[in-house]
Amino acid sequence: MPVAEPPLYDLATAAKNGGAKTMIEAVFSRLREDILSGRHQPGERLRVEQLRKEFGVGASTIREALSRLMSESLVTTEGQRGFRVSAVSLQDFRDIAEMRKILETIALRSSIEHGDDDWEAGIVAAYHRLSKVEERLADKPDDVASEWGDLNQAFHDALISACGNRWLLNFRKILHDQSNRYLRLSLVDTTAPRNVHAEHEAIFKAVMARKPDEASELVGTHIDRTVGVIAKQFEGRPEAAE
Amino acid sequence: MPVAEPPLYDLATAAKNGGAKTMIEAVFSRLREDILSGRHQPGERLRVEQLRKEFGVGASTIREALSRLMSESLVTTEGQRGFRVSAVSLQDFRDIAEMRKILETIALRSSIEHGDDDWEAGIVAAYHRLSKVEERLADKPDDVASEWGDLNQAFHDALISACGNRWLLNFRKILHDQSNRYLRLSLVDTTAPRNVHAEHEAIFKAVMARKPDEASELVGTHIDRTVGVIAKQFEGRPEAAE
DNA sequence: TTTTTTGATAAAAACGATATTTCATGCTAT
DNA sequence: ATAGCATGAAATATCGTTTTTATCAAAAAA
Repeated sequence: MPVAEPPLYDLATAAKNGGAKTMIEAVFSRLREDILSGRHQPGERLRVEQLRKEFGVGASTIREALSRLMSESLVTTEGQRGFRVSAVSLQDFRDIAEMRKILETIALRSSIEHGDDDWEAGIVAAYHRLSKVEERLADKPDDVASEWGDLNQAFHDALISACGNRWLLNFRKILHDQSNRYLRLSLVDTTAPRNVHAEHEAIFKAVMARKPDEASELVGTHIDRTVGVIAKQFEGRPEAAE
Repeated sequence: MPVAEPPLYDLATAAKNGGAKTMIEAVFSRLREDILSGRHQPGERLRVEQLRKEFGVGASTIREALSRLMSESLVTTEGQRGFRVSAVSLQDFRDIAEMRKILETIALRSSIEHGDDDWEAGIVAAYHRLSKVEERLADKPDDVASEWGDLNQAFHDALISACGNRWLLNFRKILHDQSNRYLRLSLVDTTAPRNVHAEHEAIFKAVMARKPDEASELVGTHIDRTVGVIAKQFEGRPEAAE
């Protein structure tokens, strides 16, 4: 009996560690991260046969994982032409940012209106953790960058966690991830701006003071700022192909 | 050579007629319609083996079609426990309606702002067709109900067709289909209210006069009305299970 | 040259079979 | 009587192969 080709890494154990119950979910998560991180470039073809060997799983497992990634518009497919990573464009990012402003604002207003003591406590805790890391950020930027990313996300999640509308939260999450993909593709150092902590502090105070207009305004400008950064990246790069 | 089990209907030819390029797309479309129409009840298990025989295709084809239906939240899955039709609840419908009001309003405002002559022409045409059918609707309701549904959708699509934000349009479409599922499940006769034509006329006029506030208000109340209808349906039916 | 046709190759889609897991049923021990 | 365990049937998830389709390049025709 010939020995099977060794897969590039052990997906089965990685799956259990990641909390995935099935191989499909494990492949899904892994591919998702690879696309969001830019390891798979926009527009790149995702060949089932190739991925099959890479992960050491069957073809239909790969296909099903790719199909599920279509939910978040991270993967597209057309007729008999296989799968590709979703393309990017400046216009697309503008649309994403526009939608984010709308949804993030509404979610925040809803949370401010309905949030209870637990909600406030969660924000305080998340803000505290984030602040601690941001203190260290000035000294050793590369060291805590990854940690900052997680805590930053946790803070923003905490802000809107009292919004009960699941559809709103779902759409917001999709857009948030998409936006992050653009930032990571553009190698934007999201921690670079000096005023990042000041912004968080301002948002934090406005929310705790239950001032919806002020908080919305701050979040809106926060999102607007990213558009300018990405727009610069796209200048001088007319089109991207496979 | 034994003759294969005859499938319940010829999917391959139905696929080509429906414009589907692959079996997966054909199964996808068919299942989608079956769920939206209520032929598959909320919460119902969708057994792969059963569907496989019904459609006369392979198991992975079914699985992939089901996976893609997760994009629109029409199907859910939970590790090793198969697929089921998404459950329904009054709260879910309220969330959907709330989101629809927001997105529909924004899309309409954007269209009114950016719409050109072609956009106006499209609305006029769609409105005209819809009006013609609504005249006949009073006499022979059952006869033209299906046609009215299509034209009604076409009219509302035309209204927002000048909104360039693809994400907005995508989310709106998902919510619109979800909303329709609730209405169809509740056996609501969407053509019943006498004032349906009057509403459309009012929206039409407000849009053509480029009055965004007025048009948004009208669309908002149009959506609000459905919530009342669905809420009645849910009263007296505590929970639904498999 | 430019356009068509043809053939070869690579990839995607679809299938059928196998291995695992879940769930329900009935049995046993306390 | 009931909680817990064992057992088997049903259904899921997964795999490797077969069939179909698209792509590309070279040859033939215009």
